Parts: sequence; C-alpha cells; structure tokens
Amino acid sequence: MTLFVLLGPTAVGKTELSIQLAEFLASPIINCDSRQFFRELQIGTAPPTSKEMERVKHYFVGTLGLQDYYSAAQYEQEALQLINKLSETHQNLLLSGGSMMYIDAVCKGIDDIPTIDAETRQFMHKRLENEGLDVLLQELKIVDPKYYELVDRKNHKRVVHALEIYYSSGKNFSSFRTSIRKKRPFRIVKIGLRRERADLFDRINRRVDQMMKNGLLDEAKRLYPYRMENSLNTVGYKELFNYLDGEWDLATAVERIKKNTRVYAKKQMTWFQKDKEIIWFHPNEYTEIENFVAKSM
RNA sequence: GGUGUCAUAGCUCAGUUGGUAGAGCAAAGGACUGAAAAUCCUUGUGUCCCCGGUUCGAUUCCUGGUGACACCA
Repeated sequence: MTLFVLLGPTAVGKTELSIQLAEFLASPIINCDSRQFFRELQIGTAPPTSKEMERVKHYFVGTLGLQDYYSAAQYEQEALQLINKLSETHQNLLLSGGSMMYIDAVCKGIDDIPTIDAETRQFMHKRLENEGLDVLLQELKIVDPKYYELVDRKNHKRVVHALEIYYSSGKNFSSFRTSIRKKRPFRIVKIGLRRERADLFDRINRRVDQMMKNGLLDEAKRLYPYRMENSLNTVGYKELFNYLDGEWDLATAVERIKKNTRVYAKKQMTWFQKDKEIIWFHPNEYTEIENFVAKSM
C-alpha cells in the first residue's frame, strides 16, 4: 500500500487538486487540515464544498465540536487506524492537508507522552499567571535539566507543558523524548504544492475577501460565545472577535486576517522546506503530478 | 500669481543645538514532539527631494529649483 501525502501552504490550491488526484487514485481523502476537523468552522477554514464531498469521500472533516479536546497524537492514532482499515480494500490512499505537525505525526510518529488532565493544566496555567515564567523555568531546570538546555525558554507553552508532564507522570519530559522515527507498514510519497509568493499572497487576500462576502462575520458572531475555546484561536475568527470586542474596526480586522494567513503560509513553507522527502510541483502542473503519481504507485 | 508649511526606510512619521539616522506598521528569516491556523525567537544603508553656497564636515544652516498641502489674490 502507498500513502500519497498532498501538502502545501494554505490557499495554494490543495483542495481542488486533491479531488482530482483522489479520483485518479480511486481513494478517499484523509483530511489533514487540523482546523477543518471542527464542524462549526464552516467559512473561515475553507473546507471542501458539499459538491466536492459528494464526489469523493472525506475523512476527518467536521468531526469535532468546538469544545472537543484533540491533539496531533490522537490524530496519529486515529489516522493510522483508518489507513490500516482502508488498506484492506485500497492499494493507494490520499492524505491531504497543510497541518505540519499532524502530517509528521502520521508519517514519522511522535513520542508517547502522557496526556495531561484538565486539572493539572488549569493548575499550571494559574501558576504561570501568578508566579511568572521565570519561577517555572527555575523549576524546570531542577526537574529536567536536559530539556531546560534545549527548550525555547521564552516560549511559555513549552515550559509549562514540560512541567505538566513531570507533575502528572512523575517522570520528566526528557525521559519521553526519543526522537525515534516510527516505522510505518506502508510506503509514503509526499507531493508538495507551491507557487510564487506574490501569487500565493494574492490568492490569500482574495480568498479572505471572498470569505467575508460569504458571511464569515456572521459565523464569527454566532461562535462568539465560544471564543475562549482553543478551536477558535484560529486565523479568521480571533481577529473578528477583536472587532466584535470593539478593539479594532472591521477593516483592520480583515487586514489582520490577511496578514496572519500570510504569516501562517510562510510558517508552513519554512517547515516543509526542511523535509527533503517532498517532491514539489506547481498546482497548474496536474499532468506532471499524475504522471509522477502513476510512476510511484 | 503671492505668502506660508512640508519633502527622511515599502507606508505613517520622529530625530540629528551641523559629526551621514530610528520608532510603529508592513516585510524578511528561523524554531517547533500530545492546545500547532497555536506558541516563541531574530532582522532596519535609507541617493535623509535636486543643483549650488557657507563649513574641516551639511540630511541638518543659506540661495535657487522641483513637488505636495494650506491660505491670500
């Protein structure tokens, strides 16, 4: 069995191409855009249209509620289970999306680290607020000197998480970090889509305008009560919440959505560039992609 | 036509009592192991509008020019 992974920055044109490619491969699409998992996020995450969903069966689209907890590790498990099951009837499968960490979770695996219960999380979050990052850093230095040396010490999420692991498991983060690449019982072929930056940024800007026309603001108003949920700490929504809070005017919020989407696209490209397994194509080169896929099957 | 104000980074502007300059935004580069569309780090040389003058030295002062804006005719 071969797993084809179609990836690339947001708005590059993955969705349209993934439909064609899925039909060519006679495969369903295993979605790997982490924000498209959330059922409620309809306009802002540019999920496949209902027409596209009719043409090709999609997994992991609209499967989560706004308040559901989810993680890359959970995705790894569920996606592998699904791939395993589908491989009984399919010779080729297509995974498509741009969530870097989730792609790596499936292709390379991530270490087995205990899940932190909500209570510990809340407790550590409070400690960060009350005692500050420096106190927690000093604690980490004692508890896990190895990770203390490695960690981005200004990034509170990393520091807090390492301590959460220690307090809920009694073992430090370093003892869980193996960095061993997990073996998969199938072949993986990564196809990257990219286009000129000016072109990509232009598509992003236009897509945001289109989302606004499609009623993104109404959607944000509807979801406003849930704005504190992690699922809504998402480009396209968080900026509109600022507008609804009266902090920005609407034009500013829309500009910020565009900018943050561009920044996100850049982050994706930075991450993907390091991955030498990716074979790159321009979205217009569909024939070349199909030829390449045919040779790799 | 006259008078005045302004002309500095992609944009909005600060500043140099004359020793070639810095903020915000935009932009660029990077990190990333169970909240990742998250979170975090790094990066500012630009004919200081143009010609000339004064000066050891001018982006800064002076003459002229060009452009923008305001007011007066």
